[in-house]
Order: sequence, then C-alpha cells, then structure tokens
Amino acid sequence: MDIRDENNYILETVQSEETPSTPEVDILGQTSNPLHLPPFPTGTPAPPQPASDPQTGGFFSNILPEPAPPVYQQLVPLMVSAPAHLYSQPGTDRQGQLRHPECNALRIPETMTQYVRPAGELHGVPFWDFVPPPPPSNPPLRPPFPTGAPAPPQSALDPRIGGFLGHTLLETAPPVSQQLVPLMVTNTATVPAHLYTQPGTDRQGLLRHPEGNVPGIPENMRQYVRPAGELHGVPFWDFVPPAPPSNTSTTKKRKCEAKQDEDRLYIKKPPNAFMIYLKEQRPKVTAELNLTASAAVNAVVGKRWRSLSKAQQAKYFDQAETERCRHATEHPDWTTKENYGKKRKRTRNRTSSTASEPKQEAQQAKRLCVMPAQTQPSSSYSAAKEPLEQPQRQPTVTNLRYQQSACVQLQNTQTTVDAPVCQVNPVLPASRMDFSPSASLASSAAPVQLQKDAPFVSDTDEALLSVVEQLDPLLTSEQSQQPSSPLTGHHLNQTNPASPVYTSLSTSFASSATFFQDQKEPIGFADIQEDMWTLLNHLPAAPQPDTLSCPNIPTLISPASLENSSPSKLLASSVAPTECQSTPPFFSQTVKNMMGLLDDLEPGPFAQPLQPSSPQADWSSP
DNA sequence: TCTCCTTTGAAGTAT
DNA sequence: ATACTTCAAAGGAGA
Repeated sequence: MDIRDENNYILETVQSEETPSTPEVDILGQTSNPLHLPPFPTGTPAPPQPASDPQTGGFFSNILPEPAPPVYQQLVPLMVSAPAHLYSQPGTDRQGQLRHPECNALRIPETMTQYVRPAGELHGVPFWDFVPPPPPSNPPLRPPFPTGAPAPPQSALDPRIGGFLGHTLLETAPPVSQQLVPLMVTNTATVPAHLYTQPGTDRQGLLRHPEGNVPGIPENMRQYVRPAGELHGVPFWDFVPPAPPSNTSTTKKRKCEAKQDEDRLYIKKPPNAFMIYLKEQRPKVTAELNLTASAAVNAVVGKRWRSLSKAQQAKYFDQAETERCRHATEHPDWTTKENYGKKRKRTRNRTSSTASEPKQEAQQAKRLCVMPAQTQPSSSYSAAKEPLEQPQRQPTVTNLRYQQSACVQLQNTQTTVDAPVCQVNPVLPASRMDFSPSASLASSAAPVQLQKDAPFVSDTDEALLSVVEQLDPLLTSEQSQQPSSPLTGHHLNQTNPASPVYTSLSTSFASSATFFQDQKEPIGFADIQEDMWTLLNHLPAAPQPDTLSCPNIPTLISPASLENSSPSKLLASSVAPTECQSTPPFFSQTVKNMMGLLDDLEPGPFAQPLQPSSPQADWSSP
C-alpha cells in the first residue's frame, strides 16, 4: 500500500470516528510531516492548529502517526521530539496535567505509551518519539491519534535568527550568562547540527562529522558551548556562560568583567537615513568643493539633505530600514543602550568645562529659535514670539551676543533659497513642508513662526557656515538650476528678503521645479500643485506676460485666455490637475512659468515686512 | 593619542 | 509626554 492509501486510511479514520480529546499529550503535538520544515521550538507556543485545516483535512495530530519518519533516518528528529514541559514552568501547568515532580515532564498516559518511545534526554529531560503506526492494511487496533494536541512550535526559520539555527546562533548569539530559562536556551540554542542538512551535504560549507553529520564546533567557539544531551545519538549543545573568574574577589571580578567588556565585539549602531546619504554624498562633495574638513562637508551634505524632497529621502529611509532589519537579524539581542557611554568623553569634557560654556550655549541655542534683532523691530520680539513657541532661554547678555552676531551674518550672507543660518521668518525647506492646503495657508498667513531648527549660531559657526555657503555653489545651483529662473536668492532678496511668502515660494517652487525635473514619478504632485495655487491665489495682480511658454499645451493658453487673468487663473486654466499628474514635465514647465510670473511681480505687499501680530494677513488685498 | 567639529535620525535616558 | 543625550561616519585640526 502506498502513501496515498495510508493517507486515505488515516483521513477516513479521522472522519469516521469521534476522536477523544486528550489534552495530556502536550509533547505529542509535533507534526511529523516531513514535507514541512522542522518546527524547532523557540519557547513561544503557537496557537493550536484548527481542526479543519484544509491542508491536513483534520486536526494536525490526527495524521501524525502516518508520516512519522523512521527514527533511524534521523532526518527530522525534532519534529517528533519535544520536551514535555516545553510550555510550562516547573510547578505550573496551564493545562492542568499531571507532571513528573522532578523534571516537570508530562506523565505519559498508559493509553499513549504505545505511540511513543524514548528518543533521548536533554538536560535530563526525556524526549519521546512517535512510534510509526501499524500497517494501514490492518484494522485499526489502536484508537486514532488523539486530538487536542498543541500546534507545532515555531519554525526554526525564525526571521530573527535566520536559516541554519545552530550555525547562526553559534556565530551571533552571545553567551548565555544564566540558566534562568533553561528551556529558552535549549529551545533556541540547542539544536541538532544536521537539522537542515542531509548527510553528506552542507549548505554552509561547514566541516562536519563524517558519521553524525554534525558541523565541527570551531575551536574559538568551544568555550561557548557544552553538551546538552543526545537525541537519537546526535549530540546537542547549549550555549554556556563565560567561565567565572577563578578569583571571586570583587576587584578582580570587576577587572575581569571590564576585560570581557573590552574584548567583547563592539557592535555599532546601524546607520540612519542621513548617515547613508552622508556616506554616499561625502566623496562627491569633497571632490566638487575640494573640501577636506569633514565638518564642513557634513554641513554641506546636511543642507543638501534638507533640500531633498520626501520622495527623494524615502530611498535612504528605506535603506536605513533595511540596514536596521539586517542589524537586528545579525544581533537580535543588541540595543543601542549597549553603546552608551562608549563615546561619552566628548560630552563629559564639554559639560565639565566652564571655558566651553559659550560654545555649549551656542550649540544649545542652535536648536532653538532665533528672532533676529536687526531685521525685526525689537519691540516686536515679544509680540512675535508670544503666540508661538517660547525659546528655552531668554536672550540674556551672554547669548545675546550670538543672537546679534547671527543677525549680522544674515545681512552679509548671500541668501540662498535654502533656509539661511538665521532668518527673519524661518521657513522649512520644501522637503519638510507640509503641502496640504491648510498648511500652505497657515504658512503663508502666519509666516512668522518660530522654528525649533532655526539655528542660533556662534561666531565660529557663522564663519564655518558662511564659508560653507560660499563653497557650495552646487547647492545653490541645484536649487535654482535654471538660468532663466528668477528664483534665485539674490532676486528674491531684491524683492523682499524678509518676505515669508517669497521664502516659502522660492523654497517650494525651486525645490518643486528641481524635483520635477529630476523626478520620474509624479510623487506628491497634487499636493505641491495645490500649494502653489493656493499661494498664487493670494498674490496681487501682476503685469500680464506677453506670452506664456507652455509648449506642451498650446491649445490651453490662448491670447484670449490671458485677458483678465491673474497668474493664478492662468495657471489654473492652463494646468489641469489630472493632466499634470500624469505628465510631470508639463508641470515642471508650469513651474517655470510661475517663476516668470513671480519675477514680474511688483513688490506689492511684500514691500512691508509682515507684521507678526497679524498672522491672518490677507495677501489678496494689498 | 585623543578629542572636537558637524550634520540628521534613531533610540535611550531623564524629568 | 516631552526634553535632552548619545551614537552612527569621516578626517582634519588642535590640545
């Protein structure tokens, strides 16, 4: 009789007979289906398999006796071997089952002894194997395999651990320093070395015992393992805690621990998105700007990072997430906490030194908001900040110096479309902007907004950043690459450098234009478009351009359509959202046109600095 | 030789 | 919950 007949026999038996529920067979719920990966236990019990599993045709364990492999094959020993107390702590029993008082093992009921036979011992705990069922041709002398057995434990292909459990653990798992959870150790770190390999094969290319097909434990790893027992004659290992120091005196113990701490492999943090970007951009910036100082290079890269769109940054966030997952897989127990204090000298020195206090304050202040004194009436300081976030430090005499110097720098610094070091109305770069209509209105209507990231720079910071700005023509060109584009910082400053709308427009327009020139996908187009329309609808009437270059849609813009048309109407009429959404290059052209319109605009309301006390300024009425 | 500088983001600690 | 701190990379500069 072939296997198909055997399966039919078992299924028929399951369907025809009401199988008794025997919850005592905790250990017997292991699937022995050789087609499945061996469900090596990891200590976390999986929910029971539903009895109506379409794949198995019934409760899993009901067909267990059928595919149980002969023990001598040793192919999947763990599929049928499990510690009886797998899911219970000594002295407890969630299932209310009888247990051996010493080893906490399940007592095998008399009626079940015919199904199992000893397989070996691990840590003195007996393991059992299923006994192959009788030939199906005979009438069922024994009752069908009882239901109610638990589902198989988790697969050994735990994504946190990886493929070959024993191999991976030996390489990456830290020594287990205590045996408080022996079964956890056993379940995760004790594994038959040949679990996933056939005799004579080795996916990992490990040396193996010619008979037991066991990978040789590397010499430098022997200190971390010790024999745990044998199943079917196959040795199992446990990770062991590092050998305790021979001298137990506290001092020597600490020294030993310190030594071990030093010797322990230092696992670095996985890089975040910016670090990946930094690593990628650093050589480019170094070459382009002929910079050698890493600090300056990093500052440039930081600016470029902020100028990226969310979509462009997403690539690096994805990479960072991948790195993070890989890191977690390789070092499942590692946390960033382990590296704390390893590089703390710098901060310790800094905080302990009074001489560096101004710099500390400058560093601290860089995280805070700045309200420039010279470009903003002093009386408006409180008014400006009142409804907004309060700086963490009042402008005392000490830090006022930095505040003022920062403002001097504002005038001397060639303003780019990026957020300057210190600006009247800090505006987020386009990449950080919320392009929702509400946010757009809010940003344009209440532009005087204290921004946490607005730096509060020191003299040296200023000097460095000033140099950086001068040394980074690429950034400026990147953000206003088009020679025809009027949206250069210089031009905007001529119009009104303090205009928040212009800053916002320049930032968002330039970034949008650059973005859409490079972007192959219309990511976020609708939002940006909406934002631009919102802003344009609040612009004053402007001299009409003679022509509107829009080669992609010549029929949409006729001379007639230009009559009595505001820029917003022009754009609204010329740019159909759905059309643009599918044709980003067209939108890019539109952005250019919008820039042209902006260029031709009179200063209008921007001639007067926006009063911070009137956040709901009506831009449509000059 | 060691620390700082400089950036952003993630994660930890402190309040 | 929020603010603050530390670390990840890099290499020159300065103590």
